[in-house]
Amino acid sequence: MQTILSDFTKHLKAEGLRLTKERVHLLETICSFKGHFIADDILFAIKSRRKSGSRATLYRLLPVLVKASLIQQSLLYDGQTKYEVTWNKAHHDHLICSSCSMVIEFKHNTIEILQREIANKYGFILDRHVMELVGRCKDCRRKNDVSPRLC
Amino acid sequence: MQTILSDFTKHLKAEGLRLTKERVHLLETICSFKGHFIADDILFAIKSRRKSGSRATLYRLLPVLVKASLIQQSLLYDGQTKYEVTWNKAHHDHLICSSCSMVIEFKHNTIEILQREIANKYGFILDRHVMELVGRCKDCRRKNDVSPRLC
DNA sequence: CCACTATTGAGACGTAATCTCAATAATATA
DNA sequence: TATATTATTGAGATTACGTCTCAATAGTGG
Ligand SMILES: [Zn+2]
Ligand SMILES: [Zn+2]
Ligand SMILES: [Zn+2]
Ligand SMILES: [Zn+2]
Repeated sequence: MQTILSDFTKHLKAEGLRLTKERVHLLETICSFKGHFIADDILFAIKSRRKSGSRATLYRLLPVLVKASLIQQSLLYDGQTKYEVTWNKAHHDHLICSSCSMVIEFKHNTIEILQREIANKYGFILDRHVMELVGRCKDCRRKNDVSPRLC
Repeated sequence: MQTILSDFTKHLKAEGLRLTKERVHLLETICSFKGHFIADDILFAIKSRRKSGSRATLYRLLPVLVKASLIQQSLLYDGQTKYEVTWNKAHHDHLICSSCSMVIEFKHNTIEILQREIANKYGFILDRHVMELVGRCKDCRRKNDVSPRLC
């Protein structure tokens, strides 16, 4: 049976890296999050749990997990480095409300295909892509429409 | 006749901001760049030209220029904040080689339309989007294919 | 020209991320 | 198992990038 830990272990072996308890603690903490998170969320959580794992170790681990395709960077639109777990999860892109920060995950096969076509047209092999749609959701638009009347 | 400076002046007026020589120097420096640039490129160039304009003034100006649609943030995929001039330039997205950092600008109307459709479907009004395709170009693939033989 | 107010810039500050290096722990080998 | 080898850890220093402070300066409108 495949678990994120077994895949992680496999990846470490393949890369000549060691399976340490700090790395396991950090990965477990990361897996405890529901959606998107920042590095500091992990640091804070690992301290709460009184598990070993430091800032240096975390920042060394993050690119390893990305390379292993267990996590990825997401929501780059506002300059903050956010992550999400991608292990065993289908690819998706994001629609974000710039006012209330609500995030909607969506999948659009046609766009995925067109993106690959564009890459091919220019002689590229596509490895990944960032697609983030930024706008205002219905609720936030309503609120903004109202506020002028209040002033 | 419309120039970037006249549009800039207009925007400042509209926002109740003043046209200062530092802002003009910084904008001129920004316009001297061909493609994508980072804040430090501007700072370095303005020092070389021995024009007035400081770090604080630059970082205060950048969001103003973004709001005026004279520049925009681009190439977020690697975490660095890069800008490009958008004044008098059609919208485009980016295809990037992760190996040699070559950037190709492309325009794909169908995707633009589909993106708006997705936003509408979820009740959003789309303000902007980030779409960056990351892969490896033909040349870099060739180089990588060869290197194992050299070792 | 004056009065008013926005702007500037040197440097302090904040925050995210990386680096250093001695101590420690994981692994391979005997 | 014991030992040698080498990767890893973590506290704290350091860097990179960006923001803030505030006294001096400079636009602006009247
Ligand atoms: Zn996608
Ligand atoms: Zn997501
Ligand atoms: Zn586009
Ligand atoms: Zn561009």
